[in-house]
Amino acid sequence: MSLQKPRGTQDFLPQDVEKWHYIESKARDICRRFQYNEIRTPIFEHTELFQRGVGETTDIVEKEMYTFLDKSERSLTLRPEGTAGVVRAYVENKLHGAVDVQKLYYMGPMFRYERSMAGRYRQFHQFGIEAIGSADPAIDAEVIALGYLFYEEMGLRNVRVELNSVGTPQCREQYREALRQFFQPNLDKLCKDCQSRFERNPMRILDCKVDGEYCQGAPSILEFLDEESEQHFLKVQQALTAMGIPFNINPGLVRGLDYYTHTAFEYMADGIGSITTIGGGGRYNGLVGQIGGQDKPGVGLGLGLERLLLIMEAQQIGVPPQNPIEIYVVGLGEEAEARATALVFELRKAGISAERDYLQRKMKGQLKAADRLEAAYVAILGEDELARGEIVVKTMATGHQESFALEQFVQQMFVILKSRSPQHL
RNA sequence: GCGGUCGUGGCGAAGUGGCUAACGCAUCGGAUUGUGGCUCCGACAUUCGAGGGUUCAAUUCCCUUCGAUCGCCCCA
Repeated sequence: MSLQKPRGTQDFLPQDVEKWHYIESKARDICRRFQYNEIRTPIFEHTELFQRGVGETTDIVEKEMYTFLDKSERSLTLRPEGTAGVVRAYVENKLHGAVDVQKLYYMGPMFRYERSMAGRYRQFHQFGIEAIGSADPAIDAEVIALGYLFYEEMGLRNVRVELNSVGTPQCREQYREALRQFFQPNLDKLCKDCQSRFERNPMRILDCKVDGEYCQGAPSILEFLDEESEQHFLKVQQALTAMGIPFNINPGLVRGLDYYTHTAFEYMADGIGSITTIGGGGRYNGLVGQIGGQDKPGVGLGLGLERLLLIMEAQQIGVPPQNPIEIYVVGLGEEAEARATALVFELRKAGISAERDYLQRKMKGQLKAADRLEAAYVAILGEDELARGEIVVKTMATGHQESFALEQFVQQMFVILKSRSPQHL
């Protein structure tokens, strides 16, 4: 095969898209209840937006961006995450002028040039929310709660919330320095990776699976929080507790984007190789100012939908069928088939999902197809029925069948289908 | 970016330096002239990811390349 999809991309076939529709409708519904409204921003932005927003020294900006020049030599980049674009749109469209906190959500593809593996793609999809305009810890908790409830309503089991505060940039700098001092004496005993983390991002050493023993007694970020950060963190915890959202304080939690302040959190789930993080987020006071607006505090989250799908599969969580066939019309013989074409169209006009055979199969084959496609009813139209001005309707689940007058068929099917429980409609 | 494993029909999966490339599922046809799910019978890969090389002969050996997957790194 000479033409293949680019590495790290996926084709979503109809049975996959069915799952996507389901997830998306659940996401939209939860946003409706939490009063978040959808925003759609461009798939590509000026490269500078991400450099400034996500941070020059992050892995994302340093080596994972899909950056290209357009025909006018502008440097553009396919968005690697959702927040920067939303914040840019917030600033550019002066949404700060609105009466209330802006509560926004988005869903769509993101792009990062990385080695692909299970649950990690170069084009992947996120559902995210952003609340801009309030520094109230209650809204941090609301954001965390929305994500938690979303996973819960999707049927996921054993989702954990890991929570941390990374304080202000000043707290963090002091903390990094303290960590370097702590690890300095054992620096040559740390694993190769951690030695490189030492300069770049000493907070990550705490995550290391190899050097656990050297982390004993390491200072915690929480000791370096200033009074205000500490209060904020406490109130987030209180709000979560009040809502009954379980969480686990993890002082080692560090996120991969530079813009986080105070609250940082991740959702974790088991069962997909080495990947356990399925979503995360945090507060980003200062980002709006950095993008060029009047400074406004914000908080948000991003959930990886491929990873959600992976966990759903691992936990065998099914998706209700999205487009079942209500009536399959079997036409036998030339005249009946011509009539079947018209009947199917009439049914469809009446709002019924109807299908027929297009492969010239015999009766048996058509019924088999109807069975496989899980049609609720089959309508059989042959020479005999045609001569009598009738059509036979068979209920597939029971095998029961009866004759209807051809003239009243569509009307009667409409009534029958309407009287059934909504899940079959 | 580094290291390991892998790539055979729609799907799953055996296999061998040479004779028609097992088998299972699915599909199609028949047994059952117009009635699905069960059973039985039959059909279904000039071809083994792509390109090149070695050879009388390659799906099998070698090289390159593309892709998948696992671990590291990092993350969603």
